[in-house]
Amino acid sequence: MSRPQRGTLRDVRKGNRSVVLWTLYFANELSRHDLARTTGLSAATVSNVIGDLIADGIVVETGSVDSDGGRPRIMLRVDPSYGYVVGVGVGETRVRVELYDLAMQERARKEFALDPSHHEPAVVARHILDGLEAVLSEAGVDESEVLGMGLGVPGVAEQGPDLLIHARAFGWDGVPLGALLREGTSIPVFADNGVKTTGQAELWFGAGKGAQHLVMTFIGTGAGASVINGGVTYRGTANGAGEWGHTKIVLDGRPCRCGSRGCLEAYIGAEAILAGAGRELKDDDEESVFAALLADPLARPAFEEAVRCLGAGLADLINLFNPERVILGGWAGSLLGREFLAEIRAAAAGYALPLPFSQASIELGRLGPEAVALGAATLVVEDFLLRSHAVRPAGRGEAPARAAGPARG
Amino acid sequence: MSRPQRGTLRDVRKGNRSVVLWTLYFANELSRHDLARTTGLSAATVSNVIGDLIADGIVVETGSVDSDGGRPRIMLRVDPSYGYVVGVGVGETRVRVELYDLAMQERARKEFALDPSHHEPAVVARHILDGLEAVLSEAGVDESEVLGMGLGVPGVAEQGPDLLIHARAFGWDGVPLGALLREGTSIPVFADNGVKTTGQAELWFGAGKGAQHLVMTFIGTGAGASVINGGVTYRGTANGAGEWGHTKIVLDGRPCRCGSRGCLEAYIGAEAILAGAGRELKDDDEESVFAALLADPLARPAFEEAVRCLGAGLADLINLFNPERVILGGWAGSLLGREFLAEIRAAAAGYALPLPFSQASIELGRLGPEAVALGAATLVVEDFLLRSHAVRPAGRGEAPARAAGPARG
DNA sequence: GGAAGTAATTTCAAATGTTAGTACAACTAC
DNA sequence: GTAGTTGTACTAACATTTGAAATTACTTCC
Repeated sequence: MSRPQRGTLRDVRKGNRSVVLWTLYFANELSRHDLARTTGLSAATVSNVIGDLIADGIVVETGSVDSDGGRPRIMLRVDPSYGYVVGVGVGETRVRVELYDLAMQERARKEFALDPSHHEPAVVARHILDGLEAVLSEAGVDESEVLGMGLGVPGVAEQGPDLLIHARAFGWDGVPLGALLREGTSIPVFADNGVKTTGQAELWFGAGKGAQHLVMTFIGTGAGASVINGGVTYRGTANGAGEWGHTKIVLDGRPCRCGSRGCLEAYIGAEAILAGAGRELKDDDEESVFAALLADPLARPAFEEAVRCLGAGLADLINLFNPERVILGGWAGSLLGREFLAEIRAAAAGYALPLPFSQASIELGRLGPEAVALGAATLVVEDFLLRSHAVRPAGRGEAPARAAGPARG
Repeated sequence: MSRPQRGTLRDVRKGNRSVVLWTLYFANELSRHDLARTTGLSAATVSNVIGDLIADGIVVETGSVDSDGGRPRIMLRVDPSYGYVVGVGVGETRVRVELYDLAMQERARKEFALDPSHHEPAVVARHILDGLEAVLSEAGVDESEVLGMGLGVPGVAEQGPDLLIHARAFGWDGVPLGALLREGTSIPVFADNGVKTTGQAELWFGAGKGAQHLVMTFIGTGAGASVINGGVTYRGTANGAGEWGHTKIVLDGRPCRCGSRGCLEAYIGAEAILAGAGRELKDDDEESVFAALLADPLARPAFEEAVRCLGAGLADLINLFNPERVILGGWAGSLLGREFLAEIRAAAAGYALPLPFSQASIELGRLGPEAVALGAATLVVEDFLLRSHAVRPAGRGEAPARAAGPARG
């Protein structure tokens, strides 16, 4: 019941700064005049704010262009090299560290294989820190130029100073990853579930562009979802929302690795599908076997069964969340979608209520698996756009470790 | 991707006015000093805002009380008789119209039975308008004193000037109820799904008090849910979110009245449970039969089965939404909950993931079925608190018909 | 080539609102 | 009564937006 917001006065300025910066960032290039129109602010205010932003080095004028019988507009854009952001994708089999400029252009990348039997927090933290160092030196970027580091982890990232990570797959139960990393770097650390970071990546740059309400599904070995509501990731009380894979789809049906039975994941997860087609296998080549199997007529029934279940699972999401768009993602989800999109849509149509189904479209994700890291990096950018520190801590500055979370305002 | 808000300047005042009013409303009684502390605003600002509010007649000083060795505080409260709100609960078998003062004290009530075979929009609109007139005259309140009328309907209320209602149970598909009512009254009309209004009632005055993230479930003949996220009702793209009853719980299981199969509603809906206990019956005495059956040992298996399914359904909600509280409501839900709360909790525990389950509590709703109308009335109050029209349209004023919706800002 | 036209920015003087800090008021305790 | 304490009102200082007017930098027409 805490709806109405802040009440200060000079936050208005900060707010307007954010509006302008946000608008400019996503529009890529705009003139002051355009900004005034788009944001609804007066030209004077835009001029002021832009003046500040230019003085702070965040925005640059990119040649004055264009005209229509009058003074040419001076185009503005966020300076891509104002700062850099690091995105980390922590997967079950690898850790990927990427460095981006503010325009989300990749500047460097470093990958580490993760021994499935060595998921200890210290190992992962070591990889991340090594990766950080590697990408920085590869790109010739100093740590002080980095606005922050975002982590996409295979579990729940709980807000707080220590950034607790709960990841069943790793046997992590409240690992203070933020605190661990702070011992090796002073860069601010953000973290979120990998599905949620992927969702945000699709929202910003992929199949979710322009949508306000969408559900990003993620099917690999497991299945998860990220819900975006009004442009904001839905998190729930402890950022644990979106556990779609353990939705019960067959009451007391197949046992699931979560310990329960009848979970969606036990029917549409990659392993389940492969098992249905008679293939038991080890982690490594799952993906290639899966892809090959798609062409195998003998495996059809297994896929058809999966498509049916997926349709039911999507229907649940559509009924519950009433999204305008549902996106299929994750490596298995992408493969399934590429092959069976029409069938999936039909299956969902059969299970969902007509009204919400008619309001939702089901589409393929456009970003690959590397979107985990990309999306993680956007956590940093988002923070930057929203509360752009007038001047970033030039020298030292405490390194706040916070989870991406609903703690806005 | 439209996160940062507006940027005007005197909205600050409006915002602060809202903060103060909102805080005061829910605290019931506070002094200016208390308000300053609670809202974080300076004492001067609070004084100013309160000055306005008193001048507008919205807030009154209720005798100066108390002291602790100093000047006694002057207690303030929202004047309950500043204005009145009407709440309407449109159910499958009746229309209930209630008049409340701003303190949500009921001032008058009028009920109409609804012939199940006559759900025509005109009939319902007629009942509502008649009820409005009746409660106003009973309470001696003039129409100009009414801030608005809120409708809780058994379907989806789509935003827009005409306030389209989609209600399968009534055979309504885009009925412009707002437009219909506007022909008979100039009072602003709000509307929302009855489950959502009940959820808001529980949030404000019932079992959800103080929670930020909760899911209100509603089990009667059907089953629905209202999700509240950060104190705000989750709506989705067309206010259609929360169709929990048609979540698939048994793939291709029992046929459901929605046309699909295996829906939760076909397992935990009142009719399904009664059928499971061998009772087919007509609408009227459903509730009393159900209640009586609870004591019947022969019916135990049917209830146990329902509890199991309910546990799975609740688990889905807990996994997907990560709420801090789940509330059982609706007449059947309340009865089930009263009798089997421990069993329901245990069932949910068995199906849900441990982490989100540990963060959620499952509780009984505290408000009865009349909460539909109460919650509908809160839609009006919410609007009033958020954008309290400095002066309410004394004489005429166009009557905006808008759905309660996310159109904030 | 110069004058007029046009559109984008900037400047400037209100208007508005918040906030400290201070003064005032109203009560208790001794 | 006087001192102490707490709540409320007032005033001056400051920040920020805004609309209008001024300025700038072009194009186009004659």
